Amino acid sequence: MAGRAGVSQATVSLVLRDRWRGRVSPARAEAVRAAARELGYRPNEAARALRLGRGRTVLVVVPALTNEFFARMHAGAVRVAEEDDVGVVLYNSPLGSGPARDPFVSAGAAVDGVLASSMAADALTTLSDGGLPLVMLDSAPGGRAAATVNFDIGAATRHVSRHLLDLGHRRFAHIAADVDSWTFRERARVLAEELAAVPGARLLATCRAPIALPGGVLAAEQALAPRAGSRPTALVCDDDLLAVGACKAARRLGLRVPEDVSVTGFDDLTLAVAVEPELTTVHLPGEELGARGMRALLAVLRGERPGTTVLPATLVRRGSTARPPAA
Amino acid sequence: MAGRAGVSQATVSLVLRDRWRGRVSPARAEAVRAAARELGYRPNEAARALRLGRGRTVLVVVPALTNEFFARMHAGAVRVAEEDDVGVVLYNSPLGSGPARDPFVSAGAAVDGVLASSMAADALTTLSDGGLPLVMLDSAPGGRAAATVNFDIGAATRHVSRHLLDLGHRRFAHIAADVDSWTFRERARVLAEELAAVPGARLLATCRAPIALPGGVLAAEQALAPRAGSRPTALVCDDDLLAVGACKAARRLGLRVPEDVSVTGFDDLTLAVAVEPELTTVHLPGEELGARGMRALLAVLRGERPGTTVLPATLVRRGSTARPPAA
DNA sequence: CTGAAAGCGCTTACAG
DNA sequence: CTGAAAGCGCTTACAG
Repeated sequence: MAGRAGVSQATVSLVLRDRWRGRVSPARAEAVRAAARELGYRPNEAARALRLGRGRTVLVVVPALTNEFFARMHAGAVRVAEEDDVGVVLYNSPLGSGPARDPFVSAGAAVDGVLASSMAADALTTLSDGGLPLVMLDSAPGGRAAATVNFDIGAATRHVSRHLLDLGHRRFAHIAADVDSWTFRERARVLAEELAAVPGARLLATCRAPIALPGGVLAAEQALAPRAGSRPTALVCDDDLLAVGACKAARRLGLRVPEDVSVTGFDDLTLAVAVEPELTTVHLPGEELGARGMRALLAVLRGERPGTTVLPATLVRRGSTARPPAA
Repeated sequence: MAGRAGVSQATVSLVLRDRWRGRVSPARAEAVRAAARELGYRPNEAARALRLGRGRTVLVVVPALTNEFFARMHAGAVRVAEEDDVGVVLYNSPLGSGPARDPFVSAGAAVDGVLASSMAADALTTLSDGGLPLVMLDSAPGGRAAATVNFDIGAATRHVSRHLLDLGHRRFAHIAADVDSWTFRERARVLAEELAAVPGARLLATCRAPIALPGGVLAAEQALAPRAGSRPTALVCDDDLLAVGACKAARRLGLRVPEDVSVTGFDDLTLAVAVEPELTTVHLPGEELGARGMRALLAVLRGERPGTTVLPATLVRRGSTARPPAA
């Protein structure tokens, strides 16, 4: 490339990285750019990374990209990374367990930092060993993370609980995600807290299920099974997939949603408005979470200390909740 | 690292890359491994890529990862890549248009090959300029691609058409994806062909919409709008999202699915079994598509010529199709 | 304003 | 069996 334009390597580098002003004559700069264009010259990223000692690349770790929520979060993170010309490599850590392989090996790239979302507690530990700048999303604040970006899960769970309590519900069941992570522990904690504050309100059952349709069906069937005189009238689900499963279960048991049983979800996936009745759920802006998280990681990489950010999570009232049956 | 273990750089490289047999004494090899473990030594991937002239990294290009189908395909591709210790960088090319930015820049990594799925025709052109080994998924065979992996879209569309024709449907509408790509052109072509072969069968309308719920609703409302005496009794949709939207539209118009109107989808997303009635749709094994595609790309990278693979796509009959109303 | 040179951390012939 | 050396393609002081 340098030979072709009749200038030195240094000049090429200066011009192409736009650091030439005052160091290379405008005429030469233009000549270099023209030659680069003509040759379709593409600087070798590996050499650049080697020389610079960093890759302008970050690792994004998500439990499962086939979950729409994480796909959104990833999209937000990538959008922000691109603005800064930072590459993103993805590592899929299976939900609820530590990374099966060393993510830094499988990434196959020099990684400057890590953005990890909704990790289970033990997965987090494995990740911390990397020694790289780490930003955690939707996770317990503190720990080794240089910064954390969370939703206000507490407030969201309070809104869900109060919405159902205000409608008159007193008998609840929690269809819980079978994942040991901060976000789900928080939901269980606040739900229990809110119900405890209202005389007569009771949590009749907590049924755990993996986050998927069949899991939700099974767990809800269990929760709605006839028991000593009282069946829950409200099913609080940790995820829209579980909620949709719960609706299916209710229908199979001959119960109508929302006339006989109210169901709430979490996430506000496309799914939530695909089913009928549409799901009352908590809107979690995943794209925004990813974008904020990436912004925080980029800040950490620049040496700043962005700390903890909390994003609002809003209750969206739709058709799957109503007053409990008169009985 | 070399200094620490008291051996040369070369020895370290040989041992860690497992090329030491017959060249380094077993005792030394073990010493090197021990030192590496103790120091938490991680070979610099950038240097390795520079020296080797390749990154052991491939670029996967998908229109949108927030679409479950592409997320599955990506998962399959990554699974296979990991087996070979090949890294995957992702490029999100907006549906229906060429990449907004140079994917090779935004990847920020040395890329050895490209795996691209369901690209619109013009996006493909941009991609071809890369000059890298290219494997296309779910796309027109031929072109610059070294290999292609496709679903048998023709057979699948024939199955859908015959299923509806066999049920007695004669008045059809096509809710088509508003994307100019091989897979969708193929569906339109075969549907027209099948209907032409049956006397009395007619395609009353083709309504286009972006692949999303609201688009499906709008397009189906249009398709079902009262027109000169005849309304379609079967809606063939290019995607499950469109099909779910079509079901919603039908219900809003006071029509029952499947009693008054039958609806079919494509993809077999989670969505398909979330709604009620569950969707009759074409199961497209996306994970398998991604896995086969990556296998083909890896073969191309080894200098083989894998050619074209066609994966079966099967019709799944569920609740959204039935005999047309007696009228 | 411009070029020659050093060096980032690896891998791979090559010489001992 | 082992080590010294070259070189991958960049960027950045440094000397002219």
